[in-house]
Amino acid sequence: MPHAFDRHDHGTCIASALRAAEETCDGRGLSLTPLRRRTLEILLESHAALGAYDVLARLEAEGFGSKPPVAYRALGFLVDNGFAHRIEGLSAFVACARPGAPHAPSFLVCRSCRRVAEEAIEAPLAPEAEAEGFAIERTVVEAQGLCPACRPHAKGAA
Amino acid sequence: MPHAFDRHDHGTCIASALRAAEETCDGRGLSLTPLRRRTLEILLESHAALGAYDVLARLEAEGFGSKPPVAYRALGFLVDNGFAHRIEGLSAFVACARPGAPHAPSFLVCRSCRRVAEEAIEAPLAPEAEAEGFAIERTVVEAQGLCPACRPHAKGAA
DNA sequence: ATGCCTCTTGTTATACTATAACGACGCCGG
DNA sequence: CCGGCGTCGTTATAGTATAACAAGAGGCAT
Ligand SMILES: [Zn+2]
Ligand SMILES: [Zn+2]
Ligand SMILES: [Zn+2]
Ligand SMILES: [Zn+2]
Repeated sequence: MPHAFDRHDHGTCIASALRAAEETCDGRGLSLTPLRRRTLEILLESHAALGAYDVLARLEAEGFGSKPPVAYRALGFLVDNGFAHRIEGLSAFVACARPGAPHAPSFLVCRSCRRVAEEAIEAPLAPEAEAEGFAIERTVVEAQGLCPACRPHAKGAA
Repeated sequence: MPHAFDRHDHGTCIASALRAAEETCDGRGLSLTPLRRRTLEILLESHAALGAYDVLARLEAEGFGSKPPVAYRALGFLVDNGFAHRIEGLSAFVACARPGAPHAPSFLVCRSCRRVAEEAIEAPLAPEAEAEGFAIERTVVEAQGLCPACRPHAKGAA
């Protein structure tokens, strides 16, 4: 499933993610407005993370508003509802690879091409939190490095 | 060891962290200048994460430079050499709880008081990365939530 | 139909985070 | 002496994010 770095039928990725978003919105009484839907489509175009201002530029070019809150609100909606994730290490956003199912996402993030593979792993700090009396609300797990495509020709880790 | 949320002798934390930094710098030919040392001391005052501009304000009040690069460079030095860590989820910095020993840190981060407990765990995405041919260079693991002290009286998770 | 409420999108303005680029100074080896 | 290097300081700018307010659309009770 985490095939962001593999050759795959990406049209299927896009179609199933959009369908999952539609169904989830239906089920929860949320509205997937043109702005929100288009924002998701833009993220879905590739498995690369996009900055909010990259998304904003695309939206503006298509006739939507041109000011930061337009993009941040649409992205916030997608993130809040699990259709997209924020990659903390890049201050950027990526479409969810498993929309619909609730999940604690983790990511392999290529520092060269910014593509992101979403993985499903166990919450890794649960036992420690338990022992300390710490109530975990959200866990960020991001491995940064080089993807198979970038590995050969990217410059050193520094 | 991860006692940021427990009552403990914090003077010992500070003293041993400073000593470890001195020894590491000695051993590697690095210079722990007054600016860098003071920056580390400021971070060590509590186990809470501080923003770069919080640190900068403290430094300025003590006669150091007042412009962002002053703080960012000192913090960069501390992070590069393992004396402090950056908390991605807060865009903030915290003193390392295990200076001297190389380690892949992970954190319990309280969203209310910003205190941080540093834990030692295994790199959680290694098998997935192996399977994909992805070369991990750095892994961010941060659990955000409420610490034992803040749990009773903090507002809801939203 | 009118008024009211909520949600969405748009705006202006501002705050917060971070780095590039250049200058001055001290130190040390040649 | 002097040249290179490392550190600290500056100015200026880039990049990320949110607060606060205005306007329109649609639902729904009166
Ligand atoms: Zn795909
Ligand atoms: Zn790549
Ligand atoms: Zn302590
Ligand atoms: Zn707390």
